[in-house]
Amino acid sequence: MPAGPVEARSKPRSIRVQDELTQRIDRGMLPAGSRLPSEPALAVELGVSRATLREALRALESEGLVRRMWGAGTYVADSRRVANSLDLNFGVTDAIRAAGMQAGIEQARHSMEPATVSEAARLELQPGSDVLVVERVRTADGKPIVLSRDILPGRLIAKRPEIADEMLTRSIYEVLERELGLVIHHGVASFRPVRADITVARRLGVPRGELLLAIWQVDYSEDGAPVLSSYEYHLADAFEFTVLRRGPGRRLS
Amino acid sequence: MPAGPVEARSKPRSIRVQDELTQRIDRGMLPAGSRLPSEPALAVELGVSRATLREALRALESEGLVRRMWGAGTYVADSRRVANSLDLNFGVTDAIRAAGMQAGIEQARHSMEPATVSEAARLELQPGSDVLVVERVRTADGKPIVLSRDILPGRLIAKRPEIADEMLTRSIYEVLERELGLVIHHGVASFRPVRADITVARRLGVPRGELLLAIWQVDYSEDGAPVLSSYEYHLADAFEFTVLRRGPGRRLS
DNA sequence: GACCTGAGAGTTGTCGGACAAGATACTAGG
DNA sequence: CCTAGTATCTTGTCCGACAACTCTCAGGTC
Repeated sequence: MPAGPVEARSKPRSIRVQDELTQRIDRGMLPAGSRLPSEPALAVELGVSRATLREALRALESEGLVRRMWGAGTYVADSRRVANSLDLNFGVTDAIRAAGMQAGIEQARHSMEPATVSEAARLELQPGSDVLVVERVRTADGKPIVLSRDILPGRLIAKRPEIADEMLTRSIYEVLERELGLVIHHGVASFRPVRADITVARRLGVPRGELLLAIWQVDYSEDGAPVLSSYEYHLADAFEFTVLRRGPGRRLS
Repeated sequence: MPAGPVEARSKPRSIRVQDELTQRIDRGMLPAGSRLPSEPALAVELGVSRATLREALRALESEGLVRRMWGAGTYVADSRRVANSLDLNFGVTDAIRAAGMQAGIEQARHSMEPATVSEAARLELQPGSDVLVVERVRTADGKPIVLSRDILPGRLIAKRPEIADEMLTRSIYEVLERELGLVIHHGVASFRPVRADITVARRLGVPRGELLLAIWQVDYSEDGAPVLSSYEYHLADAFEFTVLRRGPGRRLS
């Protein structure tokens, strides 16, 4: 059975420590601005060595959750985590739910088509290879706010074509992970303001020329292979996206 | 002379190692996809202990520059660094130059005004406090593409009002750092597509209703204090912004 | 020949203890 | 009251060792 060893591979202990500390911060056990116990003390409390703890702290620092100061201590950063932070990869469904609205999907359909030249290049396929195209209109409290068009290599679902139907009602990220064991590692997104053309306008139920934000993105698996190329058209006032921009504090050259 | 001890405070050695490795990757000494020497070997080569090297590697991993695999080795990630990556904080000037165009400033002016309620809240000031407002039109090869409005606490330049003039011709980040020893640590940006109103349209030399991307951002110093609040109106096709989105690979709860 | 099995070497992860370097708080002195 | 020095705490770095994991390749089996 070549399905693949997908889950439950033992995580490094430092990751567990990192998650534990993240939860403590999120749950308010470690208020913003407060000082963490010293490294030796925290290591004992968590049952790991100081080296492992430091590994976790370094990760938390680069995430911006804590600030470490030589000789002074480690403090919980007061940067409340911004909502809809673009540097985290999430789906439209998550964004709608995070805004406290009911997420829905309408006008969903999928088809298998030969890849265009640009799509093939994005996904590193041979031009003309079959790709699965999934088009959906996402709704918040029943009102259409996003039109999405997702494209993925056809070979991914060649053996289980019924999976395409799953994608019409659920998050594609979720389907990829649960049905295929495919975990998305990161994505690269670009965006630009555009006007709704007649096709998009009709499907979103807005006048032609309406203000939209176009986002196109390529998602990569853990081994760096492109897995998913997607185009989204958001109503201008649907979401407020934010980005945490690091630097320019410490520049290299 | 209270000018302030600004630079050259000894950096942790791991930071130096991190910068060194970043340069080697950028300069192609470590091609994408190649494997780094083993940790013990690299530590000897760089003249640091393995623990220090691991600190640097952990940081590089969270930046997405390398991938570490237990028992297998450390590899240079093949994600070519995207241009105009929004998760790095840079000024408009840098963006224009990176696109290979000549950066210029027109219609620059500054004034000292009492802060509005929302501006005061953003900068954590008392409402009505004096703030310095700097308005500029940025040009690429002589063509206006961005209208920017920067707001910073008046007390920052209270003792040296001539600094405001510097900001009319140079990057504000640069002026803050060189003249005041103020290093920006990070910023939080939001954006939305908008139409040009009559004021903005006139200054950018475009028709009213033209498609723009509005970006508003607050920059913070190393100790977490807000230093600069800025609003920018970009022509829709001026830049293509990209964002590296991490996850959803390893989710916690 | 193709496939599975297992030993081996190589690499990253974790551990413990120790000292160096920086920051803060307190105390003695002016 | 202020200043300077000291004591003490905290993070940064180092060393050496072992555990856990991956990959490769030789050997055996079908």
